[in-house]
Amino acid sequence: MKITDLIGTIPLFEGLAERHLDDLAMIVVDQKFARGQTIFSEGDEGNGFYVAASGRVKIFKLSWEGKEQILHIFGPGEPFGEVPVFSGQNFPANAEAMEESRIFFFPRKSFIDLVRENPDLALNMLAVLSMRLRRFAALIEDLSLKEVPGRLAAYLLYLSERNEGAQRLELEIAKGQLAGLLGTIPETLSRVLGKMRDQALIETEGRRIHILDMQGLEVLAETGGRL
Amino acid sequence: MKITDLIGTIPLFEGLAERHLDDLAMIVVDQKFARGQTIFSEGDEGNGFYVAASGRVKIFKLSWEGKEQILHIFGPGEPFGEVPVFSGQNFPANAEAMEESRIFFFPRKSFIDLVRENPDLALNMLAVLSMRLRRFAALIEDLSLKEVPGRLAAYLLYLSERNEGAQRLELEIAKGQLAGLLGTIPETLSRVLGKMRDQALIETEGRRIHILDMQGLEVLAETGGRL
DNA sequence: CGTGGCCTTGATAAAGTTCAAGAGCCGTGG
DNA sequence: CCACGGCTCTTGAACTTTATCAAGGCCACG
Repeated sequence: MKITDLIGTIPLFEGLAERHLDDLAMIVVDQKFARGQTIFSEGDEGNGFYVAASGRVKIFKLSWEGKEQILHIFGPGEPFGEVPVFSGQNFPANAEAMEESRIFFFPRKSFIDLVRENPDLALNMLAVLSMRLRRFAALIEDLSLKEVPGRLAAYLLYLSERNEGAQRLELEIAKGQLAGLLGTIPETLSRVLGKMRDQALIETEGRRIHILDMQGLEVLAETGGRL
Repeated sequence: MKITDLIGTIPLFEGLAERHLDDLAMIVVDQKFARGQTIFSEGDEGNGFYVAASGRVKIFKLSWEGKEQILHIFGPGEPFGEVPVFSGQNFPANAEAMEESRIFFFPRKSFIDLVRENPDLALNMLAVLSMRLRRFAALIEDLSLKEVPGRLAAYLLYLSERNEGAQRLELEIAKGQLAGLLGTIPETLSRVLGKMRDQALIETEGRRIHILDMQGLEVLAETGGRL
């Protein structure tokens, strides 16, 4: 598949004229990253942004002691690392490939020129950033206002929703990573899953999770959740 | 002062041509809110966004039990409530005037038209949203990776920085509100301030805080902070 | 002078983390 | 084919941090 065609399938670039897609294809840098490889680190100078073409990327913050809080997990078609492009300054977090990934890099300057000429691209990008703010607001709410069971319940419901309300789910990430996403540690996550099992909210079998009591989970997620 | 001139002083609209400022003046709605009055609530339909002209506004999330997590406090010149304009959907949080405030409201549709014609405005808005993402990332880091003393230390250093490194600070918000901003409750904040006092990091006198040991606070903020 | 808002302090309880140990699983290489 | 080492995950016990509940102090304002 030619690179122009690939770029055309990226939602961010939806509605762009052919010639603009060609412009993008001209400036793009096509990169490969191995599992565990760093794409950028907090504090690095950000002179461009990225779009995942294949694979998965996690964006995360690290504490002094090494605990990690995952901010996002991005898959194919999703842009990341845009903040420094528009705010100046450096990357506010770290990015690492979770598996073998192909990543497109778009240099800042040419991209800004493109945005300048192209209102649709600007609006698309505004929509992307707005969605991201919305998600962050939800994450802040979870971290500050809910306890771990509530966050986990919310996450499971989110997964279920993404699968047309399926009750049989398969985690696409390791439990340790999920802990980092929920703002806790693997031990706590394990215990909370155990309690949910005790209360017949779910059944678990490795990465497979079977939701037994959707309503119960909803109550947990809404109330922030004591088990 | 005429409304066009006021609008011209808003950083978001910096660099706009005279005629575009006039366009804005045409579509703006000038509103007044009393202390404690709701500007919008989470879930409301967002068919426009706001800029504070005077006064102060807090953006916050509420938990089921009524605990509040403040996401932002905005003062004169700062825009808020833009997320629904670009992402569609509703407001992700609540907004309330903290004091008598004059607020400009810009209806969505005409504003989008303006963005479409005006790349500089688009880039300004992208910069605003990017800065906001950066701040959210920092808040998430604080909530998840630091303990209350670390967050408080970071906040005090931030205040100091905003005052050219001054060691004598005055909180511009009530301590109860500060607790909401730091993701804790007034009792805990009070105790942490007490401990910092015990350790000669600060002196307090009502809303006045005198930093005695800047370095000590920096260590606290970096390490996430056990006192 | 009393009332209400805001802040502080103490005792208690809950939630989460830490530390330590061990179970299960998987791919590699003998 | 099996044993080994390296992961990830689970479980338990002690400990830390923070929230909750309750009471009292301080201050401004009517």
